[in-house]
Amino acid sequence: MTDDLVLRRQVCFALYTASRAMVDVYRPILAEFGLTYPQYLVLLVLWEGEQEQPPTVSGLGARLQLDSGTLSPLLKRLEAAGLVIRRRSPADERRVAVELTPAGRALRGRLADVPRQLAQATGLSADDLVVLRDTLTRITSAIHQHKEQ
Amino acid sequence: MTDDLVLRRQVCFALYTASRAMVDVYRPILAEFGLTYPQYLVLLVLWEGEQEQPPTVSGLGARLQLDSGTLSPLLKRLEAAGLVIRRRSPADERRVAVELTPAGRALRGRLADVPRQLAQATGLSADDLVVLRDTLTRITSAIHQHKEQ
DNA sequence: CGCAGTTTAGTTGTGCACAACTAAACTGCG
DNA sequence: CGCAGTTTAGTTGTGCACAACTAAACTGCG
Repeated sequence: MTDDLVLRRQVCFALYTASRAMVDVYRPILAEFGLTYPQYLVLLVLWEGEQEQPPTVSGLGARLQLDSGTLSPLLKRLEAAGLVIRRRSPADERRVAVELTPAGRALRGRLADVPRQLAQATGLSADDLVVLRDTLTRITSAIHQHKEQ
Repeated sequence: MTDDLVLRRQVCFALYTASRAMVDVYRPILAEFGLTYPQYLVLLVLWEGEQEQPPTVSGLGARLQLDSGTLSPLLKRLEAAGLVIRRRSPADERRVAVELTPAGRALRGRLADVPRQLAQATGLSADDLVVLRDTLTRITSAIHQHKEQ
């Protein structure tokens, strides 16, 4: 009869707090470039897919697990900052392709050192970080499967 | 020369996504009681400290890593829902003690099964969850130490 | 004892996150 | 071919999170 309703026992609380602590480390680094963490994630996807067709809003949403209610205003801010362009697809007017501007492309090199800075802040080894990442990824997909039923 | 600016390599993205997926599991469960996840966390702290003096707003903030800008409106909503009472300390008028109402206390029993439901949704064993929780807690405190310097 | 400095809770403004909804564009079945 | 149903991006409203700030209360040093 142990009591599970105790804060320090809760994995979820550890997850929620660790996630916010991580974003706290990003905040001052990204603020120098006028970015928030979710905006940085959008740029990561765009940098990664540079040789392919530019993704649509829903394509970005699928990668980042975010819906248009979050992405639409975020993308407007990235566009206002001159980092991306949103363009209605001529073939299908419902779709909006999101492309990098030269300024958006140029940011990639300037942010290349960010992952190293973050890894250092966690105090974990590269191996530990890989294990952690894979455990978290496993949880996330288990939860998504759980929701199917 | 591997490229760290790739989404699936990022521990931080795994953390951010897992945290939101967890809250997604909580949402429908807590919604039956009119609660959000951060409100539930406040109640966990209050249930845990029932025999002690009721915590102040800043005391809650220290436990949950949240500031008054987040807690003040959240506590007003919990008070409006009849689950807590906020009371200025007579000894020090700056402090506001947060106490459970009988309705707030009664909720504890009705939510006793929530941690088990959550653990099941993750698809991890109890042992894996303990390891994960401890890794996350270690990261969070490493980050906090990192910020001191 | 008085007041400079600190502590405390709360407010204001910005940016997610997400539920619920809307409008426009598209698809494919009868 | 037409239209019911679907897909897509965007809007509206609520609730965090947090930076920057405010006002009131308190503390302790000179």
